[in-house]
Amino acid sequence: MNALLENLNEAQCEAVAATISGGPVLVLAGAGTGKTTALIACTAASVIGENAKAKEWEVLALTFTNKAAKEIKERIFRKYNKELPWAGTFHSVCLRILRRWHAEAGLRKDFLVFGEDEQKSVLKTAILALGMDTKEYKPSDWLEKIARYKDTESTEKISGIFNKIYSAYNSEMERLGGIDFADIINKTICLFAEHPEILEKYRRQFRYILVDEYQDTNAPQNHLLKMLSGGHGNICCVGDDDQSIYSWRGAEIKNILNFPREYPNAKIIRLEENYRSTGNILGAANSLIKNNTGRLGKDLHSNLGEGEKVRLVEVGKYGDAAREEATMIADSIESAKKPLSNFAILIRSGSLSRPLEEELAKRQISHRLIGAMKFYDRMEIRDVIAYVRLLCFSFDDLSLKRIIGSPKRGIGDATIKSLEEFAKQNNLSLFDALKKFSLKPKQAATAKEFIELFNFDWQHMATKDAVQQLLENSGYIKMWQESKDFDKDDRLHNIHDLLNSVVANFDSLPDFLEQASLMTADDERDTNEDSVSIMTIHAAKGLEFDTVFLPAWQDEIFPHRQSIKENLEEERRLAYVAITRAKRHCVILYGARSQFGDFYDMPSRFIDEIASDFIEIANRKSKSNVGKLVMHEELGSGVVIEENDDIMTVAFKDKGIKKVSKNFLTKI
DNA sequence: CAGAGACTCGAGGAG
DNA sequence: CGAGTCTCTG
Repeated sequence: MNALLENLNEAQCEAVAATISGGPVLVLAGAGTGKTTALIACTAASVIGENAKAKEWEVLALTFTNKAAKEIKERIFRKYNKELPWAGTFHSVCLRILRRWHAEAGLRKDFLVFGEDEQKSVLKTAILALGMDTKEYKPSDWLEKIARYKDTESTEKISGIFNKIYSAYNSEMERLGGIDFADIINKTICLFAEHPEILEKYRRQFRYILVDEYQDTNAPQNHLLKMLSGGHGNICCVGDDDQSIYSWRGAEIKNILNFPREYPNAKIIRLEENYRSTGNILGAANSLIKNNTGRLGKDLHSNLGEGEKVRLVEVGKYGDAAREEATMIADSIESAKKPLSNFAILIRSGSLSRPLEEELAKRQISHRLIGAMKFYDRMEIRDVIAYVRLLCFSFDDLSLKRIIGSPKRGIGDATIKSLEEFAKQNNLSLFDALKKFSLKPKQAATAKEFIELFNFDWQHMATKDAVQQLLENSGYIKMWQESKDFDKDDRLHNIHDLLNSVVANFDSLPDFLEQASLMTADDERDTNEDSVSIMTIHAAKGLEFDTVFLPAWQDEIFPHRQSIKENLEEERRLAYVAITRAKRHCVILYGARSQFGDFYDMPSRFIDEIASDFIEIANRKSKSNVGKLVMHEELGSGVVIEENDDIMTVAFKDKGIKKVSKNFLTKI
C-alpha cells in the first residue's frame, strides 16, 4: 500500500483510499493533473497489497481507446507483475461478453462487427430495397441519425420514414450476420436485462469497476455501468467535465454532472494540481472555461511558475491568412532549434491541415498528420481484411462483393446483381450461390477459380502464411505490382506491414479479425521519427507538447458554425482542451480568410473570453516601420511598436503610448 | 465487363 | 478540391 502511494499527491492518495474503501467514487481530474497516474493507482490498489480485496480477474477497467487500455495493462504489469484480463475498451469487453453468450444474446455464433463503410453499404441496400432513392435519402446522413438514435436509449419515435429505414437497416444487418458499434453495447444491455442470471454472474465477478474518461460515456454505456455496479456499488469513475467534447458521438456530459445525484453516497475527489503547464497557459484556459455554466467547477493551479504568456498573432493583413499562419508557424519552429516532437499544430477540422502540411513539406520540416487517413481505412488494408473475412466466414456477403472485383475477374455489377437475386431466392450466401449459379462459360471458370482460392487448410497454417498464400493465389498482390497507381509502392508496403507486424502476431485469423474490427486511429504504430504533429484538437486530447500552435481561431471556423447553434459550451471545452495541451508555449493565430467560398472576418469569440493578463499580442513585425524612430507634430518623437495597416502604435518620449495615423508621422 | 472522362455535390469532430 | 456517380467506348 505504501509503495503504491509513493509519488502521489494528497488528492491522488485520497482517490486511492476512497476506491479501496468501496462505494462510488468520482475523481474529477483536470487537464494535466495526473489523471492516468491516479486511475492506475486506483486500479492497482484493488489487487495489490494487504488491503487488496480483489483478484486480477475481478477488476473491470474500462476505457475508450485501445491505447489507454494498453497503458493501464502495461503499467500494472511492469510495476506489480499482475495481468488484468478485464482491462479494455467498452467495445472490446462487451464484444467478449457477447461472444461468450451469443445464443442468449440472440446472435449467430460467428457474428461480424461492421465498420462504418460496411454500415453504409448495408444502409444503402436497405434504402434501395424500400424503393427509395439514395440521392434523396443519403446513406451517410441516415447512418448518422441511426447511430445517434442507438446512442441515446430514447424510445421516442422520430418519424415514420426513420422507423422504416431503421428497421430495414437492422434486418439487413441481421441477415448479413453483422452488428454495428452501438449494438455491441446495446445488445450487451439487452442480454443482461433478459438474463438476470448472467448479469448476476458478472456483478459477482467484477468487484471493482473503474472507468476512464467518464465524461465521454453515452447513455447506454452509463446504463451498462449502473447495471454492473448495481450489487456492490464499487465504481470509480475518472473524468473531467471540462473536457467533454464528444456529444456529437452521443456522449452525455450529464452523466458526469449527475453522478453525485445518481450515486448519493458518492465520494467526489478533485485533482486540481496541474503538473503540465505554466501559470499563464493555465490562467488563460481557466479564464476561458469559466464562461461555461454547466460545470462542476474546478480551479487548476500550476506549480511550474508563470512562464510565458499565450501569444496571440494576427495574420492575413498582407495576404492569405492560412498561408501566413503556416509561414509564421514554420518560422517559429525553425528558429526555436528544438526537437520537432516538441511541437504540435492543433486544428479544429481536418480540412485546415493542407496549407500547414505544404509549408512544412516545402521547408523539409518532418511532420505527420495524425488520424487523417487511418491505416485500417486504407483501401488495400480493407481489401486484405475482406479476403481474410471471407476465408474465415464464407457467409460474409459484403466481403465477397468487395473483393470479387479486385483483381478484376470479369464478374461485374450486372452479374453480382443477378447472383444476389439467385442467392436471395435460394436463401444462400453469395459464396454458396456462386457455386451453383449458372454463368457464361468464361465467368463460370473464373468463379470456380475464385471459390477454390478459399479451399485450403488455413486453420493448420501459420496465420501469416495462410494470408500470404491467399493474396498471392488470388492475384491481389500481382494486381498492385502491375498497377500504375502512383502510390502502389506504399500500398504494397502497407500490405507487407499488415502481414508481418500484425497478422503474424495472432495465433488465429478470427482473433486477428476481431481486433482489427475494433482498431482505431490511436492504434497506429508510433513512429520514432522526430517530427511535428499536426492533428485535430479532438485527436490531441490526453496528449501534451512543449509548444502548441492553434491556427484559424476565426469565428464560425472555431467555434465552428454548426456548434454556435448546437453546442457552444462544448466548443469552448474544445478550446480549453486545445490550450491545456501546451506545457510552455501556446500560440493562437487568427485572421480574416475565405474558405469554401465564404468569408470569415471575425476573430474567434473565444479570444475575447481569455483574460488579457495571460495574453501577449505578438503580431508580425512589419519590415519597414516597427522599431523606427518617428516624429509627430504635436506628440513629439517616439518609436513605433506596432503597425496595423495605416494605424501605428507609437511609444512617444513624453506622451506615452498612442495610436496615430501613419500620415501624421515622419521618419527621423 | 472495364476503364476513361465528364459531372455533380458538398465540405465537423471519430470509436 | 475531392469523392462518388454517370456515360461513353472498346
